Amino acid sequence: MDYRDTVLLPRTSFPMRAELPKREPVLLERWGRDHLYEQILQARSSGPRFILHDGPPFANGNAHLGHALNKTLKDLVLKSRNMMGFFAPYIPGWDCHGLPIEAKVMADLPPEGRDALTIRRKCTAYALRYLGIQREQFERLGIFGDWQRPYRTLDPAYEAEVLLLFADLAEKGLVFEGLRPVFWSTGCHTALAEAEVEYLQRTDPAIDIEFPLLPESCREHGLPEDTRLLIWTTTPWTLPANLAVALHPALPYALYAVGGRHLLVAEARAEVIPGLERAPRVRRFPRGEELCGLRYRHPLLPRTGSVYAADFVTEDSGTGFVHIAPGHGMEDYLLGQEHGLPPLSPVDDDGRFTQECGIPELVGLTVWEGNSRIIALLQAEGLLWSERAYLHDYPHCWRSKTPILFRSVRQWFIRVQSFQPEALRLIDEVEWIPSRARNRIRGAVESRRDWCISRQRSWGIPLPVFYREDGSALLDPEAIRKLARAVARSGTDLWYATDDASLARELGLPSGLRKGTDTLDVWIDSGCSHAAVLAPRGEFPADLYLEGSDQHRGWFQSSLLLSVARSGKAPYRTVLTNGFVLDLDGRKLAKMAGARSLSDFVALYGADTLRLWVASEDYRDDVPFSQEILSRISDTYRLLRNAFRILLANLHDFDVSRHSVAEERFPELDRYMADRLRSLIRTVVDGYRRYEFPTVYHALTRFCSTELSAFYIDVLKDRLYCDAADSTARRASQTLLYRMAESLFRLAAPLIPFTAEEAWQSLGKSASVHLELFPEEEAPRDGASSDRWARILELRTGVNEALEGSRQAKEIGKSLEAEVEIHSPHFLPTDAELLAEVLIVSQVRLFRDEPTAIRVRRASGRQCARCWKYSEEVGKTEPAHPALCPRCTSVVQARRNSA
RNA sequence: GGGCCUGUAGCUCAGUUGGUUAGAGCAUGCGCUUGAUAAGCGCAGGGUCACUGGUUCGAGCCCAGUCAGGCCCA
Repeated sequence: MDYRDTVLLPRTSFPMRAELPKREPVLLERWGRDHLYEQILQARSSGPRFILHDGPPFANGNAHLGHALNKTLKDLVLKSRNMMGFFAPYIPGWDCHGLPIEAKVMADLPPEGRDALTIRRKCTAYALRYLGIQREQFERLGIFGDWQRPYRTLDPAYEAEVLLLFADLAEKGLVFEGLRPVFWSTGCHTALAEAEVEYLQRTDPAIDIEFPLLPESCREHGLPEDTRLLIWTTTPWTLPANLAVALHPALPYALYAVGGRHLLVAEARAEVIPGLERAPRVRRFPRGEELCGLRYRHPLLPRTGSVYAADFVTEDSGTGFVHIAPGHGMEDYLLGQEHGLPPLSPVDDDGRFTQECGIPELVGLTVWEGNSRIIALLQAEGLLWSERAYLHDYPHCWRSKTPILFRSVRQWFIRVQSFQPEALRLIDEVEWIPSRARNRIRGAVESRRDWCISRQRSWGIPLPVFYREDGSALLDPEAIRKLARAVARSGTDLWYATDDASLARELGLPSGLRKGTDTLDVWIDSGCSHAAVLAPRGEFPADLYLEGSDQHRGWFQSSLLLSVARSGKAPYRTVLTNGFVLDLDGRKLAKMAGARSLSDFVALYGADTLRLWVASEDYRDDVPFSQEILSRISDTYRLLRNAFRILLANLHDFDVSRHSVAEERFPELDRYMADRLRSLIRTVVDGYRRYEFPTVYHALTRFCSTELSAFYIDVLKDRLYCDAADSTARRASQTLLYRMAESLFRLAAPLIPFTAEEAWQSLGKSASVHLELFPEEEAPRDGASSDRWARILELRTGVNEALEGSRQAKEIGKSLEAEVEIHSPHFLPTDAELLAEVLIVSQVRLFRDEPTAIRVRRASGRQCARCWKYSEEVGKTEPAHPALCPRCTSVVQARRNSA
């Protein structure tokens, strides 16, 4: 007789195969239709606030894995905070102005159509187009937020706030115009900020040059009249702008006789300078300061210069003498300021020499062409000591990839030094996670010089300055505020669309002014987001900023500096950083070349898989990504899904309201497992609280695989399938399984929002799982039982080993074919039934003695045709069921009676 | 070149104030099951804790250096 129909097998419509790429969009649509995000906020409106302020990505290009990492982390934080009861809104933002976009637009624009308003119109369209693309890609990840009303740095209201903040800085005298070296991009025709520069390898000529000293200067210092300074440079093109030479005052220098003349170099360098290794040392100068004041003749130009002391000279490279061109380097500039030297910079916007360079044959050449010409000239003068190719990291424009020139031009700056101490103090009041981030930001702020904020571009917020006829600048805070009010209504196009006279009149300024044409550095735009987004919403300062570690020098810093400059407050309480996405070899994923688009991975694996990847990684360090990793994550996803599924499947005939059993009436096993669940809840919620998502991930997977699937469910099968449907033990187990499902689905909801929702609905819930709170954290109820269960589980491991031995010896197949004999001081004869159940064997014979031993033999008696356990009692209860054990006999009979 | 970091099984992560044979999940191999079945269960193999030296009775943990990698800076 076949008893299969009398067994209560698991049943569910929750499919084993996820088909996430198909299923997720359906859920997204439903969430959108139900306005789930708004519902969530409403449900939490009376809860404590948790404000995570979104750092705006550039509205440029497709979303990539780096975005996915950062945005998903933010969503993990917000979803989990929400489920802890916080009111945690998410206003996504986009950085819309700036060179990256303008450069793209310019490439497609004919030269004749390049007026500012046209460029800006095209840029607006471009930014909005990519904003739309990225928005779709982010939303697809299951990230909840106000996607219909994001903040955009090109919104008039946003631009107005930036101008208002700028007006405050101007009023405080923190904004000034100066002529000083800046990073100049010849490719993009603009000055750049530090953050817009990237270092690439490049080969330049490294040359040693002889600077002849003036004979009278030699005599004054008691040097031979044929003495020359040896200087080293990798930028020969800066020589026409040379105005001085620097040495280190405390380093030893020496004079060497070589080739019928004398050379001065740092003593430590003499042995490594080619051709000087064996030159006889004529005289030693223990401290370089003795040589200060020496005067030399410029190697190419009819002028002289002096030797000065400078601490930045090192003996690690070069000759110990550094050629100083105040117009072409920051350190050079500062030294020049000290000694009254002007920032001579005879190079134009294209990087070509101007008349000012004083060497007619160079004029019109680019500096790179100039390099070889200058070397040839030096050679002709007999002043070139050596030349070789030199490979080094050199700053490049991040957009045009052209090498940067340090060049002096009139630019606008923010006087960072004025509020730097305050910024450093506030850094200590902010919580930085991981803590090393504090060092990073402190280093960035400490080394920060004046902030060059003017850009010679059109796509941005105009730098609101006017120039008088004599060329002097007018920066009027009140006029800027008036401008801001107008901009709030019609946007910054106003600045470009209005002629000088009308604009000045409208702003209450005198006539005869000419408006400036520069725009503000985009780091000002994004750095003002606390003023433009947080403050108007009453959310300043934010609880959390969460960005990639490169933002220490970027947004974390620009936001801090602007907030401190204006209000003396840090814009954030806590800053969390994530690392970069690396490939399997630990190398960075090429952003422009190799990185496949995020959408490809989503289309292949689904958002939940990708999110699980994010959660599994220790994001504080760099985060590895590879096909294998994603494949392992898919395995884990399936594990979780199957665990969810078996929970649901074993609840097919369970009605919480009718069948629940109070925990006090639970069998011992289930009381133990209830505590295990409580322990899981505490671990997971605490992990979320501390932003430690790998802990959450591992705790959930470990629970589902080891405790649930391999242990509890496996043990429960006999009870769930074979006991009477309404038996207390069975209903108790189902009560706990239901509680586990309710808990697990909620705990997993931030990680895998789609799957958790699907499972939640399958559990019979009508509202979204994302409207729920996390299960409550509770202490374990039965501490005493944990020792006992540790022993039981230890015993189980031993028994499994023994069973495996018998299996290999072909004595048994499944464990129910076994009888286990246990010798142990830890168990009583009354434990035999519990142990048989937990060990999933047919019989247990207990001997309370030592030494501890386990023996396995084939179970005695016959196998019950229904529950597959072996027993001497099979067939002895009821003649009508000769193949059944007593338990199954009664269950089957009861079924027949009720049917 | 400088600053801040990272380097534990094939993959992702744990490893408490330095203290017994270094753990987990997944993957792999071999079995079992066929009443979670494109699933489930069991067992097993797999690590000179990047490398080298040092401190210590004892180091994955402390120190120094080397190598590799990342971010930032020059």
